[in-house]
Amino acid sequence: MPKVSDEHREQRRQQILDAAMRSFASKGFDDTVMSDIFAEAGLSAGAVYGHFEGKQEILTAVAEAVLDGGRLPAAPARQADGTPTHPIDFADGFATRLMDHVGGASLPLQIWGRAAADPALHAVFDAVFPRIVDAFSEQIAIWLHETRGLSAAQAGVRARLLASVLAGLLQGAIVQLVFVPDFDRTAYLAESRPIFDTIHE
Amino acid sequence: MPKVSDEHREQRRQQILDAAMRSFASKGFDDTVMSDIFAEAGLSAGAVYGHFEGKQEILTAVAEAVLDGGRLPAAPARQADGTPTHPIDFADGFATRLMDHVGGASLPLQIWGRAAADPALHAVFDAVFPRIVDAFSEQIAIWLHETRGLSAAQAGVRARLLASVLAGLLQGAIVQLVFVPDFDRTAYLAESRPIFDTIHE
DNA sequence: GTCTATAGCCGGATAGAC
DNA sequence: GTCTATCCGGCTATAGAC
Repeated sequence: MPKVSDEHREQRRQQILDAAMRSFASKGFDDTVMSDIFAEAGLSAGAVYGHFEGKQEILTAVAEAVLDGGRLPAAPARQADGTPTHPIDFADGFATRLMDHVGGASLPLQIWGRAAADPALHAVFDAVFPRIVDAFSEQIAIWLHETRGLSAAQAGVRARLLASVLAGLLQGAIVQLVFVPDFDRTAYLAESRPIFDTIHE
Repeated sequence: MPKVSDEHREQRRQQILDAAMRSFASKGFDDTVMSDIFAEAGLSAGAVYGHFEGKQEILTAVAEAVLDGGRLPAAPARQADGTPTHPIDFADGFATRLMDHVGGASLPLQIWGRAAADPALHAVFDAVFPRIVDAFSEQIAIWLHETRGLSAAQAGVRARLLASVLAGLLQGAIVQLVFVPDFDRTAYLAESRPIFDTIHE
């Protein structure tokens, strides 16, 4: 098993994807021409085409890297004192890690837009998004159960709905991060807390 | 002043924009080629280029039509009994009209994505979005003042923040409308009501 | 103003040497 | 595996007749 060779191959692939990500983020996908990627990666046409079939495959791979919940924290998350992390904080942390990973909010937004009319990207979204919502849902259920006194069953049902809202809040934040220069994510999320904090029983 | 001629000219422009909107919505902007628009509009190349400089200008005009808050209800809106419409209902009505107007959520999402890396579209967004947020903010301020008892000054400050959150909720709903087949906008918005309904003083 | 036909370019992908 | 040089297809935009 040629382990070193495979590692190098993987590194080269990553080098190309990183270059493509930077170019897509700054110029957009279809204003990025292959030679932009060659230049950004410091490689030639032949080298790139040795690792990817073409531009579309590069985009698909970038979309997987961008949308991937790989950095998704495993729910349930707890604080130092053992109480479950508040769902808003859980989501906020996820957003922070995601945006650090992909260099801001622009790329996710661009990919959503293309995915709306591109079946290959749509499939990537479909594969990734449910995992994010499930993680949110699980965290919310535990938080509702342990801090708000809901039964496990009640908490589970309610958590599904709330997870969609929480994801939506984050999606809205991403849109506004791209377009509103002085957008304040912390204040935005703080105003949303009553969605969770006023639940009781 | 050749009024009839201008009217016909305007109609033809609209005919081209409608054709482009349909094609963009189903195939996406850059998989739409000019001949798609010719065919969809039932016109020839020459006819279209007599009304628009090129593809980019058509996209910009479509973006204006799609993002335009022209169908924005004038705030403050009131119900039959004179009480201000709840901000959530106000926003829900806006979303309904917008999506009727542009044939769903796909086109807004695609345009946001392109606008993230296209200065011309970014400018269109910047021109339109503040008007939407301002209308939300005004409606929220009046609702807070009249139904929750806040002073006009308190309500005004709080409303700005809440308007951003309300817009974000709608943006998240648009994302999920495109990607989640059985997304339930009504339930989603219903869960968000505590953001407003628990405010007091 | 609108049509048909076409020009001209540009970008994605490949061929073949190393 | 990677490079350079090049091809080919397809797209936008225009020319010129009506």
